[in-house]
Amino acid sequence: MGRQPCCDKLGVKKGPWTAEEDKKLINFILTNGQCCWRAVPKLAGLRRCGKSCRLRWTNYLRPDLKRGLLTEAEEQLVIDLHARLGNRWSKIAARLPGRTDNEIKNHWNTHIKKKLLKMGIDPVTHEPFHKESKAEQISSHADDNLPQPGNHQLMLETDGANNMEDNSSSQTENSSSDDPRLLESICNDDSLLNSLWMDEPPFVDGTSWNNQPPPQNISNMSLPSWEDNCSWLLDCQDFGIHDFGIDCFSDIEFNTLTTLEMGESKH
DNA sequence: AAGCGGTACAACCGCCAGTGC
DNA sequence: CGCACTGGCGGTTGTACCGCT
Repeated sequence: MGRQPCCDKLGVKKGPWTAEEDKKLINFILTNGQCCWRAVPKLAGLRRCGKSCRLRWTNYLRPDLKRGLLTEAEEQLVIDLHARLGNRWSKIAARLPGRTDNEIKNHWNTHIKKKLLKMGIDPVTHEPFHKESKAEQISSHADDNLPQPGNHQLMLETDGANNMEDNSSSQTENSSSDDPRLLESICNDDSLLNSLWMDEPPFVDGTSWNNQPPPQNISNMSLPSWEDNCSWLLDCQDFGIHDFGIDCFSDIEFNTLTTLEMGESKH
């Protein structure tokens, strides 16, 4: 028996989302929370695959997302985490609040990869190309201990930034970060990085969107746990998207609206 | 102004792990 | 235990945009 497709292929729209579809999806999530994605398109009146809805929400519509390019500090954090974790983008994204795995993956492929190559560093091994022969030796020793961050010391020096392991002052120097204190705390948190490496659930992320259990029952979802982290949803729970006034939004929510407006103006 | 190539990023696809029956 | 189903992940593709000629 073949695997059932995630959605009926017939009548399912593909391609870029319209502002109207975005509004429908946002309205539905605001009203009902995140539950069974398979049912979302039908209930929300969308001719989309549930998977597509989930992707659209998590990668673009989520109100806690930051927009725009990664800051220098975020970029360094990505490099450092990538040295430890490899292409585990979701793990990396979990350490960058407001960033998605897709966004980081894209940024890695379009920006960081080239940057490292330009610097003569292999983006896969994080070793300088001319040292690659030595890399194996080093890595065999590294196995004895907790994973060390490749040779990002060299990368960071080359890049004019500082080492994550020794960044008690460096992060404050990096004024390009949106929230240097947050990044600093993440970078300094060895146990956090260790837990990442060990593939354990990161304790600081217990309330993040990625780990939210869906509301068990829409009818009695008085305070789904995932809303603890998104108080704005509580404010908006009883309203449709059209009922929102700009002033009830924080910057983040405003970004979502702005995105929608921009999208709408395009179409 | 048009054509072209490069870049950035949203979206899709296929696969896998977890879970419930 | 095996199957069906869902959600999540990583890789890849499509396309809009931008700068250059």
